[in-house]
This record gives sequence, C-alpha cells and structure tokens, in this order.
Amino acid sequence: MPELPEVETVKRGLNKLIIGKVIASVRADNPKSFPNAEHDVRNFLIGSHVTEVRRRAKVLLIDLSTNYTLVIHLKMTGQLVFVNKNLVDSKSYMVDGERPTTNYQIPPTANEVRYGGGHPTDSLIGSLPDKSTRVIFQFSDDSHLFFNDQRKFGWVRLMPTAEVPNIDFMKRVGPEPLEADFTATEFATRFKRRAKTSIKAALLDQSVVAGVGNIYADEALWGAKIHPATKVGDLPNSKFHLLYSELRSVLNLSIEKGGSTNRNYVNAEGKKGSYMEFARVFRREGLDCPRCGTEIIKIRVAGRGTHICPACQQLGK
DNA sequence: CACTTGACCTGTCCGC
DNA sequence: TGCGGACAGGTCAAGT
Repeated sequence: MPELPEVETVKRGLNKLIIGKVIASVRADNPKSFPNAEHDVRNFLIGSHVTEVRRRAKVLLIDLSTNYTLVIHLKMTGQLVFVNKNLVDSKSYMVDGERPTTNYQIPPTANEVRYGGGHPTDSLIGSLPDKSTRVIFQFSDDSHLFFNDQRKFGWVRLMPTAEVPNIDFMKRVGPEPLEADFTATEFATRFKRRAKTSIKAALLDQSVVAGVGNIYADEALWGAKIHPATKVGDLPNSKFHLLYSELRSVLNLSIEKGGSTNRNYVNAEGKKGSYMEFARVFRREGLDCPRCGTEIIKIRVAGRGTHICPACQQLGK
C-alpha cells in the first residue's frame, strides 16, 4: 500500500493535526493489533503528548514526550486517520481512560464522519470506527486517531525512541532517495551488489533504496525506458543516472499530489491522493503509452504485477 | 551468500 | 447469484 509519498503525506498531515495532543487512552480490537506490554502503555503512552511525527522509508514514527515512540507500518491497506472531536460521538463506544487494555471490542456502530470534496480528492472513509479499525487512540480533547487495516498486515509498536534505530528493519534499510545528499553515483553504487537480479526486484528491495514500492518502481522504470526484468548487471551507468532522476521526480510529484489512491490509501484526514490521475503506466494496461502511443501491457516481474510500454521498455536495450 | 517463493489476511473482481 | 481462483500498494521466513 502506502509507499514513500503516501507515508510522507500522512506524516505531514499528522504534524499539523496532533502535535501537543495528550493521549488519554488506547484500545485495540485484538491483542495482535497492538501487542505492547501493558506496563509500557500505562507508563509511557497514556498521559504523554505528541512531540513530532517522522518518517523513515515507509515507517511512521510518532514521538512522545516520554521519549517513547509509536512505530507504525501501514503495509498494504493500513490507514491512519485523525478525526476531530466534533465529528465523534463519544457515546458511540466506551472509552477506558484510566487503565488501557489491548483486548476489547470496538463497537460495530459509529458516528458519521464525512469529508467533502476539495484536494486531495474525496474521502474513502465513511464512519469510524468500522470493521477495519484495529487501534483507536483517544486524545484528552476527545479527538481520535484511528488505525485501520483491512488486511491486518500492518502493525503498531510502542518502544523507547532510542531503540527505534535498533530494530531489524531500521538497521537494514537503505538511504532516503529524496535526501539532498543522496547522489546518483551512490544510487548506482548501491545496486551493484544486486547484479544478478532484475532491476524491479532491486528497486523494491528496501535495503538498496528506502521507500520504493510497486507503483513508483513501475513509473520510474517507464520514465527511464528500462524493462523491469533487465538484470541489474546489464544496465549501463547512464541508465542508473536516468533512473535516479526519474525516481526522484516521480516521488516528488506524488508527494505534491498527496500520494496515490488505488483503493484503500487515505491521508490523515481520510482523503484520497490524486497521483493516479498522473500515472503513466501503473494500472493503465490497455491504454496508450503517453510517450509513443503503444498499448500498455501488464506482465509479472519479481512476483509482482508490472506495467510497461512494450515499445519504450525492451529487454536488452 | 544471492535470489526466489510462499505466507500473512480480507475483500473484490472475473469467468464459469 | 453462487463459487472458485487470482489478485491487491509490503515484508519476512523459509526454500533453492
């Protein structure tokens, strides 16, 4: 689901919406959705306030005044949606403000939470909580942050801020592609150790470069006129430089458009991103390549659905 | 070690 | 309408 631009959009939204808010309670639909020890929740989450929201790769980091951090991965269908107090009927579900529990039922009925048009585009969120709601954070002003995840691949963890860099994913993950000091030369160098795999698999490998997923891999490869199945070792240096600039421009454009929404993704206000209106190949099979007019096709590379222009992106060219 | 495949889940869409 | 299978924006563990 959310890739770098989507998580970045959520991060920016939350930084406008929840900084300084005090966490009054937390509830989960299932212990697996928020498996922290109750001791940590009681002592370092409840009563803390949000100091900053950060992003690393596709991971969201919500820093708390207790020097603890909520670490959140949205995976394929996760959403993190803030709902203001005036949109929540607090009587629609029970809140335990004193002793948080990680094992309670989220009631099936809820208040209406509707968002109107504007940009980004319309909301996908009807009312919250809904059947995909996994965790609810309630703030002291009675506003709420909902973690929804239809497929249950996502996760939320609470841990000391100082330990975040030590989790396995953080130790392995590669550099941020949009950092100013990340150069085309370093980009090319990092691919060299994956010489025998496809360029698409290498782009999706978070240890090479952080934050790239299926959408922006396809979009950037189209921009650089590279067939996704091309072996990394077969690519000339000039193609790496081209791919580097295409990737950065695609990611930047998507952030500007508030990310991509195929089905599930929404920003922190529950609204869709509009990048898909600007996509050149992703999910555009059967339509014309915007560069040469050839019909875009969908193939399978690295176990993932992959969209290419068969004329612009040829193996061995 | 490098690389690929299946598993984790729920929902939707497509063909029969 | 119903049912089976494939597929969906990500990442691991286990396989070759």
